[in-house]
Amino acid sequence: MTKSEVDHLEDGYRWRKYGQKAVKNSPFPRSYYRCTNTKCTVKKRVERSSQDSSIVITTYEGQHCHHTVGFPRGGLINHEAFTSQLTPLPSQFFHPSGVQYPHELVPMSSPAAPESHTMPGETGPEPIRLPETSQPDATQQPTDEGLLGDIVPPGMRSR
DNA sequence: CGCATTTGACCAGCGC
DNA sequence: GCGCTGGTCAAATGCG
Repeated sequence: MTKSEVDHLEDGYRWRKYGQKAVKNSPFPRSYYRCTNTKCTVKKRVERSSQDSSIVITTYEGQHCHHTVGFPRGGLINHEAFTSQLTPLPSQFFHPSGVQYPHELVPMSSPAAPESHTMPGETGPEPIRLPETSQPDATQQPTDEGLLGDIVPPGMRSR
């Protein structure tokens, strides 16, 4: 979950919107995104909290098989450093400790449901959790709550 | 010209 | 069996 005013969260990947539907739980439509990388079948659902319109709930499905591309498609990983560490995505979806706003904001299922992030059959029996070494925390600043904290998914921060 | 977004239609699964 | 909801596809359109 991320607190942001915009839907298109720049999390380092390139997303292509392929659908949008209005859901009953929320008066706001839910958007469906897919990673533009052909080798990457990661999907993402973005819906807005019905309680607080400034909060978007991003649900990732799958894991990226490429590094966070700072460049658009076409120029795949050129740095050997990237190819040496495929599947860098921590994939710690909606980590309870990653939430940075008050509670009781989630109307649906309990917000503290750490079990729901374990994709059954998607990632296999082994939980995919990379150490924070994959992300050089050079951008991690104590003041990232203001701007960076809004666009950086909890998985990339893990704290 | 190429790519991303938009939007309606279509399909599958589930509940009643 | 029918209706509803959620998810995906594909054509059209706009923008860079």
